[in-house]
Amino acid sequence: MARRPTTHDPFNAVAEPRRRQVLGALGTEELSVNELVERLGWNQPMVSKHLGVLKQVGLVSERRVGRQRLYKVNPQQLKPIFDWVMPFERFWNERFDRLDDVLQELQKKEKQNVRKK
Amino acid sequence: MARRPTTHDPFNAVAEPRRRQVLGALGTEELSVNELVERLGWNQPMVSKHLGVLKQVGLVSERRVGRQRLYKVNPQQLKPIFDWVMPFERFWNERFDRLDDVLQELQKKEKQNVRKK
DNA sequence: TTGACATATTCCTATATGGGAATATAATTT
DNA sequence: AAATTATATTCCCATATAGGAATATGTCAA
Repeated sequence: MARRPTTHDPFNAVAEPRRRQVLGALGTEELSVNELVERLGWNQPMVSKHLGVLKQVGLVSERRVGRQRLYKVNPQQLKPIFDWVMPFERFWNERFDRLDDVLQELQKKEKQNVRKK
Repeated sequence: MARRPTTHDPFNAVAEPRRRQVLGALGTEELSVNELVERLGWNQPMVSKHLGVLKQVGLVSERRVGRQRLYKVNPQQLKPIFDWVMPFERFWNERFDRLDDVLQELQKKEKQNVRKK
């Protein structure tokens, strides 16, 4: 086998930096290809190709209006990525570092002891 | 150009499902290669190769003990992924859907009106 | 119908992959 | 030193890129 296609899942689609830029440029707006071309400063085929990949994975939706095609982000397709990476957050977030956990545990036990007395 | 190397950044390293499995299998533990081989049920070279990629991107650290090599996850390297995907969370999380925002805005304005009276 | 505009597609190539199989390296024990 | 254990590396190949350049498709206007 080789590397999985970029269209295989959101993880692979989003591994390409330019594709993340496209999603970022779109944001919550609905933009035409040319508007994206302007904002990103790339040539038109390049934008269209990356949009094509994103569309295949379902990360964007397309709506045809006249000769334009309006694209928008489908954020729920990013949920698998969020769900996978989320559990790791506690390990760099200082609010949840180990010391904190230990201290909270100690405080709990302390309160229990107080009650017993 | 071709696709960026899997060792280019965490996004590309983690695009491979098996690599996510390795990180998941490690979790918060520090495991030897053979322990990973057992837990994952893959052949040893396969585990070593994926660990090699993960090490190059800094997603895991290696510690040599005798003839063993103990690997552990470096969670902070996943932060860029979390930071990129996090802003999108509000769009699939119903607590922050548009209706909610509109209602909150209306409530704010209502309170202001009340004060004016 | 003929342009003009908006977007997609095709052709090309250098480059990197993941997995299998075999083998190499390193550290420990006998 | 030789055998054993733990892990890494090399060689192989089918496959899929991303980008550049050129071109095709589709839609509207005069």
